[in-house]
Amino acid sequence: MPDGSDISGTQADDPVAVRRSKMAAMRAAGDEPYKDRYDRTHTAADLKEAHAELAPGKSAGAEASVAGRVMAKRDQGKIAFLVIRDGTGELQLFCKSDVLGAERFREALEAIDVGDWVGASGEVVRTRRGELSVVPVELTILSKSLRPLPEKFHGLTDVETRYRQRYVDLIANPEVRQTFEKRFVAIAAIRKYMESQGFLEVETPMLHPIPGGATARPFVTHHNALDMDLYLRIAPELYLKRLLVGGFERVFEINRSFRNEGISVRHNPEFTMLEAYQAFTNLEGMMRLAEGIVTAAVEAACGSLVVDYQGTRIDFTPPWPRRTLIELTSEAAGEEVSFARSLEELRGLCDAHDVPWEPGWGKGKLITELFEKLAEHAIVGPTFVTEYPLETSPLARKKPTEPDLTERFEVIVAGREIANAFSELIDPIDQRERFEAQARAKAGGDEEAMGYDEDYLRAMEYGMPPAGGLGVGIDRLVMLLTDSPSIRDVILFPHMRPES
RNA sequence: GGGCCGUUAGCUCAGCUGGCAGAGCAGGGGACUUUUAAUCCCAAGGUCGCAGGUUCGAGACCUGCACGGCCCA
Repeated sequence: MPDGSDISGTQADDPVAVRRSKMAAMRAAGDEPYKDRYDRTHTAADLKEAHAELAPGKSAGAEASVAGRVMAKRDQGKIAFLVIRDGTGELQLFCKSDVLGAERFREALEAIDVGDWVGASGEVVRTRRGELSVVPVELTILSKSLRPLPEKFHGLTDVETRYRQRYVDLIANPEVRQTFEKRFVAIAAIRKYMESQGFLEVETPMLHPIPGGATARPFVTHHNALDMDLYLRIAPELYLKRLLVGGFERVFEINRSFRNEGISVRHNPEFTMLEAYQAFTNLEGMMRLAEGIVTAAVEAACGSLVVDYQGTRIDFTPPWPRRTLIELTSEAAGEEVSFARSLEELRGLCDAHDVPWEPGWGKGKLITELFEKLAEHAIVGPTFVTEYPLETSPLARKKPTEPDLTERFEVIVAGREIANAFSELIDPIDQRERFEAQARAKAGGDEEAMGYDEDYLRAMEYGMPPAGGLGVGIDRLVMLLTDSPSIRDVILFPHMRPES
């Protein structure tokens, strides 16, 4: 074992070199630094629960084997305290020279660094200061760490390192783990809710020959054997609706979609979405479903329907208010914003409110842009914003009384869209016209326009039942449940440019 | 894509109007049988993001680039 004399001056300055030499010394002494297994009898949480009543200064009269990562090392010469952390929490090892043997004690304490995985077994005691501890008769390095952990008090705060090296972030910042545990709890609750409502979970293609189901730029890839370009899906929508044609009445999918657009606190190139389709219902049914899904997730993850997000109190208790897009936009603009206004008037309103517009845009697109700029960010919600313009909703059913509008809603919370739903367009003739409009937009240079999906039209021509469809942005929902300001905080490995 | 801000020891951060590169923690040596960010003594640790420029002299000022953050598109 290293006694210091074999660590040269330059190595002593370099924590990695010191750890490497300790690792090499272990191996040279016949002690494998990367063990095959360790049989533990208790987790940290097990022991704390089992001995909750043990008084300070007393022994439990029981033995335990535990394992974890060394988080702190307080060496006092003939005794030493190691704090280890396992998946359930932290536990102290109270190492004593006379219990471990003087030689073994010194050897182990010099070999062990903060960050190493260790296993220990011995008597369970509570120290005079009240800390439940294992007093090791045996103490083994299970896996030698070669890199020092971030500083114990301030931890790791550099956001770039936290995202790039999430494994270190998870060690240094325990609340990060809680965020992802809540994410899991929320998604599990949603799956359970969907099952309770009679929905079948399915998996549809990620690789699409024709990008569709949303308006967004896709990622392109290539299948070598078929020598054809494929697109990472921007939405599963068109496949799930083919399943409606096939006779599945309630289907959903929770999985990744990919959009080749900018990165921001609300956008990651790959993100997780729930999409659900239900036959024989309309927008009304989708409102009840949206409320059910979101409240199931909020309740499971937060234990309450009232949550605090970035200092704002949000009450998810249903029913949620319903407002039309035109009402909300008109209120925010201080004058009527609707299809009753001329194209010129709407363009003038955009100019007046610093909303850039393009000559190809119709009234519907202008109104939608005005809504997003003027009204959306101010909605605390949850609020159903209804009656989106047809022009920006190529897959939604027209509102029977007002053909410029659609039977669509978005759920807005904290100024952001977290869900989007329509009464589905099931008329194949109407759908063909919409695809033709998208094809013209694409030919005109709109890279976000949908592809013309002839097979989807063929499916519709076989007959799609009346249906409602709903999409929920899982990442954005989890942001609300975990009070996370950025989508990167709820994605374990957010997209980053390569390091230097 | 545009604007603003940041990048200094393994980590967290100082570094003033340009004048010898600093601290705490971690790491190294030593002391210590009930610690909790243990404590005490000693010694060590730097491509100041990268590349140019201005200057007698640049971590600091100027230009470009890289990466990141926030805001806007």
